[in-house]
Amino acid sequence: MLNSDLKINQKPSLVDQVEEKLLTYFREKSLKPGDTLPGELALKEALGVGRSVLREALSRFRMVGLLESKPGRGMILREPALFNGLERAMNPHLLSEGKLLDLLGFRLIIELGAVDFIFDNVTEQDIEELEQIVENQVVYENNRFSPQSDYDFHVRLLSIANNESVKQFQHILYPMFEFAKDNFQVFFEKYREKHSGEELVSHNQLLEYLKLGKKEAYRKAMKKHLDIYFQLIKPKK
Amino acid sequence: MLNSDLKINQKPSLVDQVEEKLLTYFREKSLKPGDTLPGELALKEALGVGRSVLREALSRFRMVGLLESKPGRGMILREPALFNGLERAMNPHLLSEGKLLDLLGFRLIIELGAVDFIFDNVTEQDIEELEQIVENQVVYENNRFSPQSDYDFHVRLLSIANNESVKQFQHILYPMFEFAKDNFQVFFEKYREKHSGEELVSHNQLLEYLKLGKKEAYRKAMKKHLDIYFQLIKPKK
DNA sequence: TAGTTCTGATTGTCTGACAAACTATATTAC
DNA sequence: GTAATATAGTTTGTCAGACAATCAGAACTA
Repeated sequence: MLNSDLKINQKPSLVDQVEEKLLTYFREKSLKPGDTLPGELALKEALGVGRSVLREALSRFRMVGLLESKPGRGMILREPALFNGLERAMNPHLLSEGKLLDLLGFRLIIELGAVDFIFDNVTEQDIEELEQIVENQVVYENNRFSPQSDYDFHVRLLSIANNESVKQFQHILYPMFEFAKDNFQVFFEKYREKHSGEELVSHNQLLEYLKLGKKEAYRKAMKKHLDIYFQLIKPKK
Repeated sequence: MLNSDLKINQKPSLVDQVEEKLLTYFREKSLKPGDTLPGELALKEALGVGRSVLREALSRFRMVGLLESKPGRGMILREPALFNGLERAMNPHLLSEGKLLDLLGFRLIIELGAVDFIFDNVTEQDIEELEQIVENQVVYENNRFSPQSDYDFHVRLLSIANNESVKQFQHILYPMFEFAKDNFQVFFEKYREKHSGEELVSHNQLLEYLKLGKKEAYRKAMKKHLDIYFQLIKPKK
């Protein structure tokens, strides 16, 4: 009765144990992508468990792309798709407000932290494509963009940083922002009302600073461009 | 024969399909943590698959903490542990050099992007604890720290940003840096040889800037402190 | 030698069975 | 009538067996 409320002292299931054992097996053997694994029968025998338990553990590896298997051929290890697991868990309804705000903050950190990389790597073509995006974007009022335009611009920006993992992460994070716009609608409206007089920082302006190589001005502008989110996550502390 | 090399055109397994269907089911019903799921028998019936297939899909959810189940009670949804899947996939031997360098870059982005948050939130106690860490740290030579000391300092630093998810992410990333030190040993030695005359930026110095509230100086110092990693990932472009 | 067939191995899926743990109801004792 | 107990049913955890689909390699044949 007490144990059912406290998550502590919850002994790991057989599947958990098998998963753990297999992972340490991979590590200790320093297996590399392309290496083959023993068959299920051999593994189940070596681990002393039923095939179903083994397969439930292996299924987890398949989800993260760590394992690939074909009938008649066997199983081979693959380079895992790092964020597959994250993507499954990214359900705004299942996340607490704290975690949700954390994730919003995570994106802000990325957007600011990538500045140096972006300015180091930016090319003519990046500028040209960004200009085209800015030109074609759908603007509502007072420099607010349609979700798609906003997404396109920021994804293209971040792609300059030349870091596929960060880009993927940002992509997975994006739905949280759409959810936040609904979920914290009251806050958003209040914020906009309060700052109705001020000029917001537009994508055009960010792009201008990037073109001119004004890094610090860009950083400040980006902070202002995303200020509404900075203010949103601030009170939680 | 051709199909075996190309990953394209690989039809998803039944388990994959069931996983997908369940996820959309969770979303469409807007299920929240604590909500109970139908039993396995009912689900397997509704989905038209065997219990083993269903359980292999459910096992994936258990890995990311999205699902919790106890014999005799049933299954309930939980707030997922976002980075569980990432942690399993974080095996340096299984990652390509490109992905590995991406991850190193990811940390650099975080470390720089968190600067604003750190300076906004830093308290007296943060400073005190950081001073204690710096005082007790194990230094090798020329301001190089033991892995543990280095880890302690940077984790404590990032904790000021008050973002649990980012902190967790950094923690999961850390083993990649230890691996990189071994894997790119030649590069590291060359770098240190080349810069043997220069003074490296120490933790003490970073802390000093933080104490004085000199944000821009801190940002530059942090870039220099981590310069060896910036240089390591640079050539890949 | 080249092509074909056969055999065995391997994964994917289904079904059935039983144990363990829990819920709810029914029963009994007072 | 109430409280304690016993019982039955439900649900998850695990195992075992079976069969289909697929593939690799050996054996065989022309």
